[in-house]
Amino acid sequence: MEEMAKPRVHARELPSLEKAEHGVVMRFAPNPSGPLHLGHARAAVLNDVYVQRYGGKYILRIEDTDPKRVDPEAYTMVREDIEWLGLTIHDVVYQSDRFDLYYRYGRELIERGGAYVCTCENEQFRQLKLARQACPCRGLTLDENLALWERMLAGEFYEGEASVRVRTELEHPDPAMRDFPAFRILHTPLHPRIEACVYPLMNFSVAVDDHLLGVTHVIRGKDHIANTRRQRYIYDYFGWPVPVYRHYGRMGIEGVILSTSQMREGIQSGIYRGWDDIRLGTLRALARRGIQPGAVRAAVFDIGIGDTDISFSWDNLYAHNRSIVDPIADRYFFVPDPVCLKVRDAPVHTARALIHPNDVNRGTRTLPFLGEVLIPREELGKAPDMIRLKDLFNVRVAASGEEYVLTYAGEDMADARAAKAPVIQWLPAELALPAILETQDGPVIGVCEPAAGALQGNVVQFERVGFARIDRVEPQELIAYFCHR
RNA sequence: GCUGCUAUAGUGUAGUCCGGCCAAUCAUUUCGGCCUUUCACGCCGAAGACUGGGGUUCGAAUCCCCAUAGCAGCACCA
Repeated sequence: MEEMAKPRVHARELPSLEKAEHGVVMRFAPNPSGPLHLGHARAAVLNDVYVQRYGGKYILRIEDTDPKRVDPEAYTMVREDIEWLGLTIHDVVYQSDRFDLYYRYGRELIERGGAYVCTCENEQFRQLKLARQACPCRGLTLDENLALWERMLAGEFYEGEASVRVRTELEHPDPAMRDFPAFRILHTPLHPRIEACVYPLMNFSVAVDDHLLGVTHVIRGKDHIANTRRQRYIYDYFGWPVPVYRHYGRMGIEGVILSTSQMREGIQSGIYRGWDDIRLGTLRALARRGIQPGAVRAAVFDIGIGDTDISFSWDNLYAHNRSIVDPIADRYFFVPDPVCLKVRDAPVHTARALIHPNDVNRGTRTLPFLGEVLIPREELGKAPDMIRLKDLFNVRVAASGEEYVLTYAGEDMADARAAKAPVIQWLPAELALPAILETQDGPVIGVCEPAAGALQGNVVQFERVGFARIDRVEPQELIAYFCHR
């Protein structure tokens, strides 16, 4: 059977990777300085998608080689976030478990003449580097270098007194390439997992690990382009084949900061309540609002691995989430800023509303009308003549001074249509659960159906308000987090 | 300043390598209409872009040059 070319119905697909036909080994390598956010999700998901597509292995590598940027709690937060995202991780590696390895290869790099121990003052070296001049240490003999290296490991240097530099080209047009550092001395702070005073810098540990772990393809942000070039020197000294690299563009998100350190400051200064504050772009904040992992995956998949800088729009994420959540979210009434009114001349009646309008099999919820209703104050401000209380009956609205008076106006939906009456959510005054809907712009006080309280942790749709996740029910009050319309 | 990367509608994206089938794709968004006892979902329709200027060519979103703008790196961070 002939495979006809499908006319312009191209399924969205990421660009193919070179040399991937026989499978790939890829890695997601976060620094455990805080929980994962949308920026991490992009790297994590794109790598995941490729591993799924080509088959192979997906490694989680915890890059904790800088004790200054390790938050002990982040180890577990990162694992939780990865689980939430649903990554298919095959292997987990902690760089702090591999320092002996780095030392071994560090020594070998020196022996191969690819690196030397530098005891210059920082600023002095910088000046020399900018002037394309060799520092005095660059000419030391191998024996001298190895002796210094041993002294480094023995803890004979204070912080900043010695480092190991990779020998590159002093004439390199990019000063960032010239004899970049591979190891440094650090005595404080203490590393939460290991005891060490010689720490590898990322370009060294990453190159060694990528090779040793058999990583074939690396997809990461373009802020690593310079690092890729630097790492190539290390590969070349050891004679290792280099992986295939792709660098995608910088991603900003409207309205939020994606910097772990800035978020931490905000938390410490009390601006945010915690890592899952719904104004943050962390995955746990999104989860708390009811964003589904599938929506995050779809949104970052759409963005792809393009190298242009982009501004991530919430709309696109919300659209994906809505399509996931709309078919499953139970419908309930939430009345913001409620006003309580008696309905004159109304018969006793019980409303039966569908739990989901597109699926009668999900059943109904019952709301008894006992004389008084709570309706959104906002609806009265619009001053329509008639309002349809959804699934109940029509009421005529009259203003008498500051007060509004509702009068029963029949059950016929046709009347409501004829009068162009808005169909609004309402609650019986006697059966309303006080509720707070937390939004990114602050809390909205209202009331909701008591039945919603049984759905803790689930996403519901508050009719005419939007989707929200039921966070918890406190003694006399339900707390929900607004997700999107 | 130096070294690089990028530039398609409000947002994201396809097309760019191998110039014509592109009066430019898809999604989102916005606005109409239909459906509907939600301002959700669904359906129909519309709006909206090749950064600017030169050049090459019969022909350029696609190739070249310049300009402009944005971004990254120039850390003993990752």
